[in-house]
Amino acid sequence: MPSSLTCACFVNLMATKKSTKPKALSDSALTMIAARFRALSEPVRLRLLNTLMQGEHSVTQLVEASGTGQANVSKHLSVLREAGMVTMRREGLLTMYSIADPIIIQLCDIMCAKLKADHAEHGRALM
Amino acid sequence: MPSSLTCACFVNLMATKKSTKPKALSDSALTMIAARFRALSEPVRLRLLNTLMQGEHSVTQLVEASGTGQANVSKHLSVLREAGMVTMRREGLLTMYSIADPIIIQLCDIMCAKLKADHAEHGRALM
DNA sequence: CCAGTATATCGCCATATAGCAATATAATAA
DNA sequence: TTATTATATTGCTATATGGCGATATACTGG
Repeated sequence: MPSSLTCACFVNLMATKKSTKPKALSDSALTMIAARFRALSEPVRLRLLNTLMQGEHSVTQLVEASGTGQANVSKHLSVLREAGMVTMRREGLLTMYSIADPIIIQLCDIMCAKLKADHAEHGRALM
Repeated sequence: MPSSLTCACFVNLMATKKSTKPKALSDSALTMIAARFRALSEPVRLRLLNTLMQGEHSVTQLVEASGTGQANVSKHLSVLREAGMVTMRREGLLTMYSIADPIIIQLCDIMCAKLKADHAEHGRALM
């Protein structure tokens, strides 16, 4: 059995010794990783995460911050929850959501920095 | 003008002093970030990136490694190229692709590590 | 119990996209 | 020129998904 996910999956950048050999991942592992990225591939969901970075919020608060309808927010939160990006807890009538793992913030921050770098190198500032 | 993308976009994890305030991002910034993540949200594209981590490959080599047809691989490579994840150069008849920015590898690696961590904490090993 | 608030789910529609076969384009060789 | 190989593009179909309105469910208070 190929134990294809031994921490350094694509390339081990976490290790102190730099760059272990890149690993060939199984199709099922790639499918699961793709699903995680897909959860981050929607502007409304990124807005929800961006709001949750300030701390726990109720669904109603998130609806107000997101600029879309309650049904959509609820669906998007389900997607984020199934992807392990947010957690929820009931508090009376309210359902409070929060970020499940700060690594999510790091992922978004890296992508955002790359976006900015690409724009800076190409032509002008981002906005 | 809100200069909403001043390097620390979601939360500044790059800075030496830890965690600046989370920033509210503009809709257009979120849309662009979402598009980047969407490029990573497909198993075939992750397979292509995973293969390219071993170095430059031609399209034909990538077709063989990917297990799907040439037309799809070409289309997926276009998506990755438009998202700034790969670069290409012509070499005679061949078009050679390579990873544009090692930060992509880091992103995939982080997501892969999170996937493994979630599985470990929940039930069993990943595969 | 009923009423009200908060959230989740359902049904529908429109759009996006992955896969595939066929074709078009590009580069090399004869 | 024609032939061949490598890659890109087009047209099509099927599926997935986001947005919306309506409804269902869950909790609290009277």
